[in-house]
Amino acid sequence: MKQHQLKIYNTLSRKKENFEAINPPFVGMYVCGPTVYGDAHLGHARPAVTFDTVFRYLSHLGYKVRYVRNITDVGHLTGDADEGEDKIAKKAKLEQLEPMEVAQQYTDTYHRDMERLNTIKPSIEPRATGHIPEQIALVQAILNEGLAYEVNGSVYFDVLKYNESERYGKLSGRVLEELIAGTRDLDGQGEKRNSVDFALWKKAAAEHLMKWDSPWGMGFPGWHLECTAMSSKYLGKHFDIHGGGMDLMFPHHECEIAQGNACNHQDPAKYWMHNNMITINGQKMGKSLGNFITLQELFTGNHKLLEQAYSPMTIRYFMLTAHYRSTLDFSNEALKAAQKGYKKIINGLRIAKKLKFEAESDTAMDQEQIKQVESNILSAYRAMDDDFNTAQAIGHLFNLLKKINSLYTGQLKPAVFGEEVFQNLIGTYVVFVEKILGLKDEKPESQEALMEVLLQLYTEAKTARNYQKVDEIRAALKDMGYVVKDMKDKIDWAYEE
RNA sequence: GGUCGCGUGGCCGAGUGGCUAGGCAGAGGUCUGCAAAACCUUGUACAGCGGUUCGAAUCCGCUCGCGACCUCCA
Repeated sequence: MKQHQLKIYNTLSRKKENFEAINPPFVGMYVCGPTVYGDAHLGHARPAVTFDTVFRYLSHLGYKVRYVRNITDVGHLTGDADEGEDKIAKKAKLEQLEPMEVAQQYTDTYHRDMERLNTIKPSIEPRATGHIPEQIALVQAILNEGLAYEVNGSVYFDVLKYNESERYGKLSGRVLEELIAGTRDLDGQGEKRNSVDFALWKKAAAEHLMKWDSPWGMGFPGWHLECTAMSSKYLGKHFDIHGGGMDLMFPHHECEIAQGNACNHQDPAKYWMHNNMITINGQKMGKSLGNFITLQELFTGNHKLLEQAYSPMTIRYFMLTAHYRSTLDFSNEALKAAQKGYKKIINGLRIAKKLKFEAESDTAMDQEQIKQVESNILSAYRAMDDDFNTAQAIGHLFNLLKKINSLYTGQLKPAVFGEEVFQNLIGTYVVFVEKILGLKDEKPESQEALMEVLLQLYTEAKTARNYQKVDEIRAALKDMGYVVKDMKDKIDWAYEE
């Protein structure tokens, strides 16, 4: 990590900052996870893939990262504060299930889908319902600071009072006066002293399914509390990175900052990272808009907007070809292009792993080739160092891939690079694809052996000049998505792009 | 309405004061029994109008268009 000056765009300062770990080589990273009341969709995949890549790259640089991502299994309220209904409880009623049954079911499908996207499991994946005592203690602490008040069994955060010493809105750029002016007309704020105050603890109605005992009676934790409780428990009062979707910036993360400052007198995180949204036909994908596509639908192609199925790795690659702070627009055309690009990368991976250096005394080193390779390797790392620019890094990887393919077809001899550069070329490509970008070959291991047998038959038919047979084998393999590659000195296969 | 962001070639998508992004699609070539793959070459670009500058797609201003947040959301 010495030769890398990693830069991270910090939402707090609105600019790229040099990354300096608070307590190197350790890094604490907290990412807002899903509320488990429905199948995971494209929008869940974006932060998962983004921060998986951050996790992977930091680890690659040598940092010891503790990656915490929560599971929200107490539903945030669906409606306005007072009449609000718990999302998970609502789903449970609809499906006639125990709330925890609903949470478990969707936690499982979330895990399944995230695994298919080849995301590494977080170091700790805490659940909100498993941290009720911690959340109650937090409410108590904020009450003790005089920054919250109890009304009728509910506890609210006193934003106006907090704003006397700290600036509420510094993350999202909100100005408190304007927020107050903007919400005045909503009315029905009931127990809250001010419309901008938010719930730390809510009194539960008799029919409410998920509720716990507390010093203020039976109730459930407020919308933003769990993240503060769990991040401070596992990462401390001040940790390195807090991540999540841009839509969580306000009010969720703003409230987390307020809660953290209220009881710990410091900002919870040093760097705030926000991934941008996925759009469909230029519009944000969202549950409330009803235009979301679940990952399962994507993987199976079973959705009216989809012309075909797209594999998990195609989705992952697709997301990595855009910078995480840019919106990424979904379309069949873009995904099909991504599928081809992904397969090209993976074909290159297979090839790279097979290439061996061969010294040749009559082949001179080619300084121009060496320069190109070294420059591309450096650029790929620079791109990652520059706020995790995977899109740009992939561009450089394709340039490296050209060299690898040329080595493979014999158009370039390994000796022109010299052994060191050759190994660096192969090594960098493999490390980037597998370790940093987290892309893998989706076909099973047994495939290699199988293909060897088939290519043996193909070779025999060809030696016998039985071209009818040759064409048959080739056509059959093509139907299964493979192409046979006849070359001067060997026969191999590749995925059809 | 308030706040913020975006507008790049046929499509996607990086870049952001002078140096080829890249992928997909298109064209030409090499290789090949044929084909595919691979490799090489190649075209169309920075919404519009002003300004700053030796030089701007990149900085500033205005106009137009689009989006996000302000309410649960990844």
